[in-house]
Amino acid sequence: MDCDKPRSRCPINFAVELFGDRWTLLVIRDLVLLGKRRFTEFAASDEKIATNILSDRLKRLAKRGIIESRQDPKDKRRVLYQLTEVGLDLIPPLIEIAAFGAKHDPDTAAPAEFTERYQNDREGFIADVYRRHREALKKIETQSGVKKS
Amino acid sequence: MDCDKPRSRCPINFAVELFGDRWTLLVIRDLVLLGKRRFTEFAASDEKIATNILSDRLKRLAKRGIIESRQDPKDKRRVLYQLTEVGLDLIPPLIEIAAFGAKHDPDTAAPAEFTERYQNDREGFIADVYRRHREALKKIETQSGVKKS
DNA sequence: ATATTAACTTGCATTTCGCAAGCGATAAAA
DNA sequence: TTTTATCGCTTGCGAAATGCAAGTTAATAT
Repeated sequence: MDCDKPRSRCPINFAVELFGDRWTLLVIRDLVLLGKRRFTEFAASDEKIATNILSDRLKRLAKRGIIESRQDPKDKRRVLYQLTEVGLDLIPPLIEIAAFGAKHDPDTAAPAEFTERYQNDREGFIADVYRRHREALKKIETQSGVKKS
Repeated sequence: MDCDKPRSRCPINFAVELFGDRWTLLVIRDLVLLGKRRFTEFAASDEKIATNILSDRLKRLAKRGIIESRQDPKDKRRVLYQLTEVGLDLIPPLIEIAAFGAKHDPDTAAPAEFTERYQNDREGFIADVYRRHREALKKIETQSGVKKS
């Protein structure tokens, strides 16, 4: 999707070259807000990403250190994906983006509780999302026999 | 770049269908953070957008109510672009995205003052960016002979 | 042993992108 | 007033990305 040499050193361009396409941010969403971890879960999202594109995006995100993957110890066919520490820093932008969409799409499917929580307690809301993922991360790291692919 | 029927009503998908490409967010950046107003100014940015793509993105953003355009009263060749009230709501996501890029690009060109201001006084910083654009908006609306195209 | 599931690849048609060139209207220079 | 330059585009076309369907391999369920 993009070449290796950045077009500029602008921080916004850096982000655009990371998730400036029609799918990457939806994968991040699935990880952060919908708790998805597996290929077929991402593929089953409403937007219906093609499996070749999904495969490509997961590879790109892994190569750039946003996510990492490992084999599911309970089913060796399965691969589990999760955000890295760097990937967790996409949470604040993601929440702001969601808030924009929820505010301006007249037919948004965003739950009212999301909008409310964002408006009344943005900091706490973001902190909660972080916390949830950080705990999932720890739980996994302390498991035995986990190998990153 | 995208069709008229949304793939889903997810608020993040709404945003992706608005600026999920390699250029749109850079145009917004130019408007919000670099104070650009004209076609040739956007075209002169570091990333070197092609003029046909720029033309397309400006039309799309206008059609979706993010920006509006008018003729420059001082030079009839020129077209001036600016954010609408809806477009102003892209400022918080944009700042968070910039903060992510500034934090994770080891060779970022983001000025230290930006990162500092963001870390020490995010709210005030964002409020300033808003204020600046709101004033520019008012100044223009009170001018005579301004026609939206 | 057989069928099913998971995570991908592969092939190929369609769409979008990106570069270069051109164009009509306006404005500046000679 | 003729010429030249600028502005905001549009057009043509090759290259790259996307999207759909089908196939593949390894592991698990029946």
